Amino acid sequence: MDEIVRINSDLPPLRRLPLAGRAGEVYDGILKAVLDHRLMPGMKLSEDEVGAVFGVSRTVVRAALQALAFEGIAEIFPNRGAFVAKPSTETAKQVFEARALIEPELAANAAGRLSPEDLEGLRQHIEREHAALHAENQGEAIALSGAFHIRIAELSGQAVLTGFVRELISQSSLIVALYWTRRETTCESDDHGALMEAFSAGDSALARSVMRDHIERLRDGLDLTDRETRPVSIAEALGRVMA
Amino acid sequence: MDEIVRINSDLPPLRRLPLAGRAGEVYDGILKAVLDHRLMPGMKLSEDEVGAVFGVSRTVVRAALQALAFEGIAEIFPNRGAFVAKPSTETAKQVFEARALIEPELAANAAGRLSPEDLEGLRQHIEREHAALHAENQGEAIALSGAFHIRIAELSGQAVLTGFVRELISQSSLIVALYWTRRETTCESDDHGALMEAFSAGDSALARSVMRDHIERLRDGLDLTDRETRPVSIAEALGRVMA
DNA sequence: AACTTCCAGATTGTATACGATTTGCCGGAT
DNA sequence: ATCCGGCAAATCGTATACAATCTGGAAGTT
Repeated sequence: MDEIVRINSDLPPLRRLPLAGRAGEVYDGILKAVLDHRLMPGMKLSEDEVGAVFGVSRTVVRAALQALAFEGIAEIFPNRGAFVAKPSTETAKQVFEARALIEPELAANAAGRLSPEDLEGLRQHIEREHAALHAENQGEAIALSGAFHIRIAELSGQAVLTGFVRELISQSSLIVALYWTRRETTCESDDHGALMEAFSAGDSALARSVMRDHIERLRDGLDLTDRETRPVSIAEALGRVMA
Repeated sequence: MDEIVRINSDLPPLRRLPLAGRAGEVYDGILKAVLDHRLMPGMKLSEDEVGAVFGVSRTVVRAALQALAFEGIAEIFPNRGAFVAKPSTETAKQVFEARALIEPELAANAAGRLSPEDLEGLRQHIEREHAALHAENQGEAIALSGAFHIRIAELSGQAVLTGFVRELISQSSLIVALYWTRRETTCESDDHGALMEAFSAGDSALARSVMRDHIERLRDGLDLTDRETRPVSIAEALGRVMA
């Protein structure tokens, strides 16, 4: 309770839009808990309970939950309540397909327009990633890795696509929580470092291909076999039972 | 007042997530008004006023406005209120860049997996587009055109990217309201028909390139010169005055 | 006359109360 | 024992009331 959850303020925000008043704090708190894997996929987010935790009324909680739902972090079922999203393996595949389509393009665009300060900032960011890895701080490492991708998107100057990347990164954290296999724990293989080289050289084509390979490697670290595909609709569920 | 605004129920939904209770109606009503160009960019969406129109309380209106904000249809300024979004020329460019990146890929994916029923549905859709064009029903034509793009995205089977396309299509309607030049009113040049041919042939590569050209043509029908770039931040505005 | 201060109106932010819907249990009927 | 109906608890949906904040103008000062 007295452990203050600190979010490094120099990291790019995961939230796309400003939320009125305290709703932003609730949003950040829940998101942080999800990314830290303290709130696991499928857990119920009762409005009363959340409100009690943050000391706000259900009105505020509902705004925060709606915002989380829009970014795919929570799922809201009318008259049933909100739950931490539990992306299916199919959704997981699609999230990484989307990333593989969008992020290489943004990396290529960024490569041509980075200032020396931008490059230095990215270098320092990678330093912190390495520090977190050596400290075996898994949660921090994942958060920093996501932030790196968002930073690159921001530096591409394409705000619209950057918004999509934010959403995809958040969902990726949920997906990692569900499907990550530690098999190749050193899988990081310094892909981010390789990206830095492309950026330093201002080589757009190289940045694009390095990013594409990187995202494929990330996806290959997941176990996306169809074992637990939940039915997405009542009709589908009934159809399966009847058949 | 007694003019019932009918939304063709067989069109794919523009909304990505279910909204609880009456909030969905408010959302649809406002969105429809925006797409019909009855609510123009920049207009204020007062909570009391909207609530009075739809006969609901501000609680419901706020949920709808927040949802609209998340899809870029409205902008909410804390303690100031909500307004119909007014995308800058820069945002407009980025929206079409995003569409040029995502939609050709989805069209290519769709091309390989369309059933005869899917093809027939698309054909009928194009019929309706032609009918709307001949009836000089500009609003309907634009709505149908957007729905066509969403339908293709849906048929690609990539739900995640389809969500992004929905958002981009809605924003495109705002952009058209702001920047469309009727210069080449027959610009439609049956691009959608050309897409149908690619789909019928199951030619993914062709579908991709036709879609890319189509979106470029759409963008070229806009006047995105920087004439009225509003300052996006107070700092920027002050900087301009001081300089 | 121009500027500043302050107050009234309007509008948003939040809490709370009440109604509607769902869920799960319990008891009775078959 | 199983199944069905119904009641009670919990939870969400909505309205309303009140607090906080912003806006615009009027009054007062220089």
